[in-house]
Amino acid sequence: MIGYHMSTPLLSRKEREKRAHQQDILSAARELFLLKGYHETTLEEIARHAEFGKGTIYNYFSSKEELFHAIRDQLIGELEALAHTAIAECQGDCRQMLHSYARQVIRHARDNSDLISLVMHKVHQLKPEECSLQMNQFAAVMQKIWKIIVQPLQAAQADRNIKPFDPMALAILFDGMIRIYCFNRFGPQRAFDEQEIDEAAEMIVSIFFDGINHHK
Amino acid sequence: MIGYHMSTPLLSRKEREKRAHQQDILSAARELFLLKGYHETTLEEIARHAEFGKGTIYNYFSSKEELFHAIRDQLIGELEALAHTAIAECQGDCRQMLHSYARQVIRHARDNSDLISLVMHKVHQLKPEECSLQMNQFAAVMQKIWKIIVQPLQAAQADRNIKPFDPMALAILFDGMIRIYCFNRFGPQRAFDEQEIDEAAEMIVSIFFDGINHHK
Amino acid sequence: MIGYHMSTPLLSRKEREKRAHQQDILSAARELFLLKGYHETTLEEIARHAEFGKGTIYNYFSSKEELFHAIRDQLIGELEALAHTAIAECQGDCRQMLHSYARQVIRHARDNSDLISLVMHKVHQLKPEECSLQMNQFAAVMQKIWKIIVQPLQAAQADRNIKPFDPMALAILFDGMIRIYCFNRFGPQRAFDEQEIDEAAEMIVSIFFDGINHHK
Amino acid sequence: MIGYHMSTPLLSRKEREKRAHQQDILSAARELFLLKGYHETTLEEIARHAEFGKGTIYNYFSSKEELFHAIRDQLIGELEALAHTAIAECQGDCRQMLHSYARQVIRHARDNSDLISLVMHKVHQLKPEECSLQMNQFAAVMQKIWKIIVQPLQAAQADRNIKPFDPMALAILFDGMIRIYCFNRFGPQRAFDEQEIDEAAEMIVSIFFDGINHHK
DNA sequence: GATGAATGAGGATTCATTCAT
DNA sequence: CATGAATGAATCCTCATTCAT
Repeated sequence: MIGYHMSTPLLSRKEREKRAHQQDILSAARELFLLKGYHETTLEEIARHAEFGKGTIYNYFSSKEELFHAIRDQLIGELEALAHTAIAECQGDCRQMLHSYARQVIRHARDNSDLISLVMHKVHQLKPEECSLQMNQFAAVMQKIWKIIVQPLQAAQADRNIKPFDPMALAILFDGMIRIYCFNRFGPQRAFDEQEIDEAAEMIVSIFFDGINHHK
Repeated sequence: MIGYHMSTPLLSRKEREKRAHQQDILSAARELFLLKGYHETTLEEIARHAEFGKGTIYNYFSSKEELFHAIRDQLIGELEALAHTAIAECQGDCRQMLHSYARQVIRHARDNSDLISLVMHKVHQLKPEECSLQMNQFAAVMQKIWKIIVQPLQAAQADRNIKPFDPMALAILFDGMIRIYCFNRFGPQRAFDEQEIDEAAEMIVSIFFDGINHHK
Repeated sequence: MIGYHMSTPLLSRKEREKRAHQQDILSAARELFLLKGYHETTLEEIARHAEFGKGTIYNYFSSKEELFHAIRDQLIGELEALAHTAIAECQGDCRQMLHSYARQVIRHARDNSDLISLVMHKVHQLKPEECSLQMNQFAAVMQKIWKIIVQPLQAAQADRNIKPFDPMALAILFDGMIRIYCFNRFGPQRAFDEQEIDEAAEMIVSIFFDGINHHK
Repeated sequence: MIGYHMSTPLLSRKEREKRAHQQDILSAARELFLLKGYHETTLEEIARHAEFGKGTIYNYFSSKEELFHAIRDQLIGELEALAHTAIAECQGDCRQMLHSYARQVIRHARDNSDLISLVMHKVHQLKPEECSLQMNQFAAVMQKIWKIIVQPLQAAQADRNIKPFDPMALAILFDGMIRIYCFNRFGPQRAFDEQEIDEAAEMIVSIFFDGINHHK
């Protein structure tokens, strides 16, 4: 009965299957949303791609919009976790932490068309009355992430190691450099290897900390 | 009578009115597209907002998509012109040119929700088979702009005033800092004044050139 | 002032111009209706083809439908006149008259895509409530023509020269042979010369009077 | 258990229902198209008449045009089958075969407004660039039918029983007599019984073979 | 739970007709 | 009279959602 114990489910088989199916649907939808955008992706396509019937989707998500939200939240969760890992697990100083963060973000962007694409598509979930909130919603999403990378920056400022710019602004700028760079430099289709990732991260960190000027 | 001739309309009244109406439609659509996105904006709304009948739109643009393209091209034209002006009319060195550029971009972003919104919407013009091209298309649009700001950077590198990073990468990073900052820091609804613009531009330029490290 | 008398108008110049313009519009519309059908032809196209503005059409015809009716009536008038001429001006017997008629109809069909096309398009002028009348309307149109060619047939029957079938049925059958033959045999694009016309007419008449059987 | 197997449905219940619904839609559309014409019939009406929702139509036919084509093809198939049956199953000579054919065509015309109506509507499926092909398309459709009735005529000519006119021309003329006669004589609304059908067929055949002349 | 046929609200587009110039 | 820009009713078609099996 070892096998039994090894697979002892915290959840019943039924429950595990349900989770697995839900994840299949999420993955299929995520792929299509990131590839084609929210409106261009039909539930028909998602269902086919997830190898389920159209109606089955509705056993797991009450609407296309909720499915979108679930994907968005999943993606945000990944980004948060990624930021947390990069910062928390790095033993070095602020610069090393941000270097670690940059690498992780670039790698994630390569595999997921990244947040910028999400942003692009997100905007289309909005009902008219929500329009004025769209950017605030997005900002709220990003705040969580920036709050993580703002910590080493604040610590470094406390130690007078870096200049006293608004640390949140610095977080945004550093994050923005990475994301826009990924989006434009690499492109979504082009695969790029670990070395390229490291070089890009190194360049961004170098500029962010030292600038492009020569200093004696 | 030179003055008379100079003010002689090159276009007939009819022609001028036609242009004016076309611009009215463009402006109405631009406003709504930037506010609500492509799909959330109906032609009905555009027509109402432009104070025309639905059918009239089609006397000026053969489809909703073409209308979108016209807006995109107009916006791109503005961005190019803006970059050109900022760089060409600035008498100073590379740093001053980029400062000038940053200010212009931020100001334009304030008034237009800027390029990031454009990007968001642009993605929706794509037919499925074009999906794989979307980023390349976007990159092509941005190339034009980056090629303008890459010039002072190359000149400065030639003079050995700045470090020998790939100048196109530098252009992307600098531009990205500005755009992401605008998009997230100010938000689309919040108005911000000239002083704030200048401070933001100054900060970005300062970081880009000198980094956030203290240098003796 | 001979010139004056020679051109003495029954109608004023204004009136003559009006008629001329009306005829230009009729001809343009007729060409397009016969070529493309009623619904496929837009007023825009008619106007362009007639080299008038769209609004001008409405100075001559109160609606697209009325324009269609005018064309139909004109065409019917031609067909009636043609039948009348062929029968009345022919000095011969019934067979010669019908031969003459066949030749005229074929020639007219060659130049006008003929009545069958008219029929095709006519059907589309109908409002729903008129639907049940459509064929009767068509029949009414044709009655006039058949009444002309029925005369020599009746005369021949009175003289016991031909068999006593219902003369109206004979008229329909003879007319139908000609029209369907033109429509299918020659096709609308193919030009065919006088000799072909005569051969076809001869064959039809021969069959109609003598049948395809050999008779001793 | 042969009987059992023989009645085993080749298609599942689902599949059979789907076919039935498709046929329901075809029938509803056919009725309306023949009654009112292609353009005058809206999809809304077809759906209502077929007792389905508007969208359901599109689960069976990808467009209104495709639905029209399906009806046209169905009708053509019937006409071909009808010709084939009339000729092949008739044991008699050429004259008897054509008599049989005439009866079948008249009966079918009574129930379907027949081919002439089809022709009327067919013309409207055409895109402008196809216009010049319209008659050729129609001719192509009819060729198939004429090729069937041309056979007994050729056989009779080989036996020197009938005159050596171009047999295809004869087929067209005979067919044309029937169709135009039906269209004009009976009208689409008027029901006519078997006796009338037989009399009409007899008259047409009589004229076609013997002509209207008296022969000693 | 899984399915996919049925649904109909919603939106882009066309085009006959009007009317100010 | 001639014009063609403006109009909006009418129509095809899409697709998220429901529900009977």
